[in-house]
Amino acid sequence: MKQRARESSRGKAAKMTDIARLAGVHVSTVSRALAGSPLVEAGKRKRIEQLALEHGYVVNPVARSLRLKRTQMVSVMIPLQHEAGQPLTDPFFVAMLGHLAEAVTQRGYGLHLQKAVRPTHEWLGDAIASGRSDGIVVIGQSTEHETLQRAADTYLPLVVWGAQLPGQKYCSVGSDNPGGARAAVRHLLQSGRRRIVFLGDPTGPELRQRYEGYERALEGAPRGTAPARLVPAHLTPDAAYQAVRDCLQAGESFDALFAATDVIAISAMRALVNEGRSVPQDVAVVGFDDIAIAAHTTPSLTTVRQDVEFGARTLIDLLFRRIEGEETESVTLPVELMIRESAPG
Amino acid sequence: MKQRARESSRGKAAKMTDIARLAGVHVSTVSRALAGSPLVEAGKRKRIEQLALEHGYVVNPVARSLRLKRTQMVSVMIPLQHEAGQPLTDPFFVAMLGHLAEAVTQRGYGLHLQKAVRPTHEWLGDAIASGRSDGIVVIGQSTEHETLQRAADTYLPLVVWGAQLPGQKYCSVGSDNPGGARAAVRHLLQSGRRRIVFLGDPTGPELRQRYEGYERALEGAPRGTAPARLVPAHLTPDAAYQAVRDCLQAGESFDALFAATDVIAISAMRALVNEGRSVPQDVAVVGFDDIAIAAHTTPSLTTVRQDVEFGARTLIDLLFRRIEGEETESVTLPVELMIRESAPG
DNA sequence: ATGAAAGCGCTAACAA
DNA sequence: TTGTTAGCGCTTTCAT
Repeated sequence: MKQRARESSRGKAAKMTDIARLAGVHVSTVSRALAGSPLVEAGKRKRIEQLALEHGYVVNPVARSLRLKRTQMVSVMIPLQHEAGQPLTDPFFVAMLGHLAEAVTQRGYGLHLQKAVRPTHEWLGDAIASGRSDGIVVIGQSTEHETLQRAADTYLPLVVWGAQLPGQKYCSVGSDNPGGARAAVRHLLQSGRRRIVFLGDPTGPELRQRYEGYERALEGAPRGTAPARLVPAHLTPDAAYQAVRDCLQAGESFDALFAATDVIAISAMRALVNEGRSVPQDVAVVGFDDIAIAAHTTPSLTTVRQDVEFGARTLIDLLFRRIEGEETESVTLPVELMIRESAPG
Repeated sequence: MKQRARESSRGKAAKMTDIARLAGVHVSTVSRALAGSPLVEAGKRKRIEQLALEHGYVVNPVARSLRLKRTQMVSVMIPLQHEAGQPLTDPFFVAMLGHLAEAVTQRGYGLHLQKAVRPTHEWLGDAIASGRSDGIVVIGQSTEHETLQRAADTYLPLVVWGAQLPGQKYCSVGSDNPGGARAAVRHLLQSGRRRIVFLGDPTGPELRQRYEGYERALEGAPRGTAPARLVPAHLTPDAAYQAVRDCLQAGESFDALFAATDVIAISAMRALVNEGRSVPQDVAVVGFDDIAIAAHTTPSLTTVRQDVEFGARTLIDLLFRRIEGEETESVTLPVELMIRESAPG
C-alpha cells in the first residue's frame, strides 16, 4: 500500500534513507540502484525499485539539483514590452510554448515559465545567476537585443526565438521574415492588386523585417503600384480592428492588406466586412504565422506559414547542444505561403 | 570545449560566501541581510546589498529550497487524453496558462509546466512526492477524476480547473457549464430555431455538463422542436470541420448548431459556408469559451463566455490558501452569453 | 548584532 | 559490489 507514502503536504515524504532502511542497504546503494547503475546487483536493484514504487518514493529533485549542480530544467522567458500588463495570450506565442514544452519534456527536462516584466532590472542576468535552470529560451527579442548581447558574452546555454540581426552574438532561431513578406506581397501583386497596405507595428526586429520585406517587394512592383503604406496598429485584435476601421472611414482605399500577424489579419477582415468591403473581392488579405484558426476562419486566411513546431524543436535542439558546451550558429527557417480564400491565386 | 562552457555558464557564479568574504562578514549575516532581517545593522545591510548587486549575485533558489523545504514554485499539469501526442495548442488552455503564469508570478512564485502523458503511471502522485513545487494546479479533469480523488486524500495544495462533480473531494474551479449551455440553447430557441444540434465530444466532465445543459434546455422547448442530436467530433479544427461537412453531405438538416468549444464552432462555421449554408441566416452558431478571436471572426461568434482570467486568479488564490493549510471549497463561476453575429438576438 | 555549527536530501569519490 | 564520507549553498537555531 502506498497510502503512508503519500503523506500530506506538510507531512513527511519518504526520503532515500527510508528506502535504504527498508531495503537493508546503505543510502548510496539506493541512489545507485535508482539511477540504474550497473554496479548494483540486478536482484537488489529490482527490490529497491519495487520498494520505491510501493512507497511512492521519487528522488527529490531539489536535493539532486543542489548536489549535481544540474537542475534538469529549462527556463522559458518572455520579455514583454508595452503590454506588460497583458498575459501571454497571443496564439502564436502560446503555440510556441506548447511545442517547447513538448520538446523539453521529451528529454526528461522540466519547463520553468517566467514572464520578464520589461526592464524591471536584470531579468536575464538574474535568471542566469540564479542557477534555477540549465538553459534559457527567450521568446521574442522585443526591445531587449542589447540585454541579450550582453548575456551572450558570458552565458552559453541561451537561445532566442526571433530575427537574426547584424553583429548578433547570441544564438537565434527564427523565420525568414523578409522572404515571407516578399512572397506574400508578390502573390498579391500577381493576383492584380496594386494598392497594398501593411498593417502592424514594426517596432521589434521580427516585424520590422516583415515590413522591410513588404517594402522591398513593392520596389520591384509594376508601374502604377501604390507606394508602401503603413497602417500602424498594436498587435491586439481590438487595436487592429479599430485601425482598419478608422482607415476606411477616413476614406483611404486599397485593394489588399498584408498584416504583420494572423491575429490582426483576422480582425482586419472583420473590420473590412463590417465596413462594407468583401474579402477577397474588394480587398485581399494576407497574414503571417498560420496560427491554428487561420485555415478555419471565414474566409480562410491566406498567410505566411511559420513552422512553429520545427522552430521549437530547433530551439531546444540547439539549447541542449549549448548545454553540452557546443557553440551553435543561428538558424533562419524557411516559410511557406499558404494560399487560401482571403487572397486566392 | 565542454570544460570551457561549463566554466562560462556556471563555473563563476558567485555564492553567498563570496559576498560574505567581500563584505568582511560571516555568511549568515549576508543571508540575514539579503532576507531583509532587521537584525542586521542598516548600514551593513545596504553595503551587502550593494555588493550583491555589483557582483550580479542572487540567492541560489535550489539551495534555498532544499534548506527551507519550500520551492516557491507552482506546478501546472495538463492531463492529456487521446491527443497525448499533441502539444498544448488549444487557445483556451493556453490562455488559462498565461493567466496562471500572471497570477503566480505576481506572488513571487515560479511556474513549473508539466504535461501529464495520460496514465503512464502515477503522474500526480509522483509530482506530489517529488516536492518540486509547493502546490499543483491541474488544468482539466480529462478522465482523471479518480486519480484526483485519491490525491486529495493526502495532499492539500491541489486545485483543479474543471467541473464540480458529486462526491468530489478535491477543490475545483470551473464555469457553470450546464447554465451556460442552457442559456445558449434558450437564446437559439428564442430566435426561432427549432432544429439545434450539439457539436462536440462529451467525454470529459466539463463537456458532458455542457451537453446535459443542452439536453435540459431542449426538454423545455416549444412543441415541434427537434430532439437532442449529438454530432460527435473531437475538439480539433479539422475533426470538427469534417464532422459538420459529413453531416451536411449526409443530408442532415438543422437551423442551429451549438458547439462545445469556440475552436470547433469556428470550424463549423467554415464548413457550413463551404457547403452553401449562410451563417446565421440558414444556420445559427453558438460556441463556448469566448476565446480571443471569437469576437473577430467573420461573422463574429456568439458564445458562452468563460472568464478565464478570473478563473485563473481564483485557482491561484485558492491554491495559496491551501498552501497555507486552509481547506477551501470548490467554486463555480458564472458565465455570460455573448450575443454576436453568428446567432443574433 | 554577529558568528559558529548543524543539516536539508542527495551523489560520487574513495575505501573496503 | 557495497559502505563511508564529504560536501552542494543555503537558513537558522544557539551562543556570544
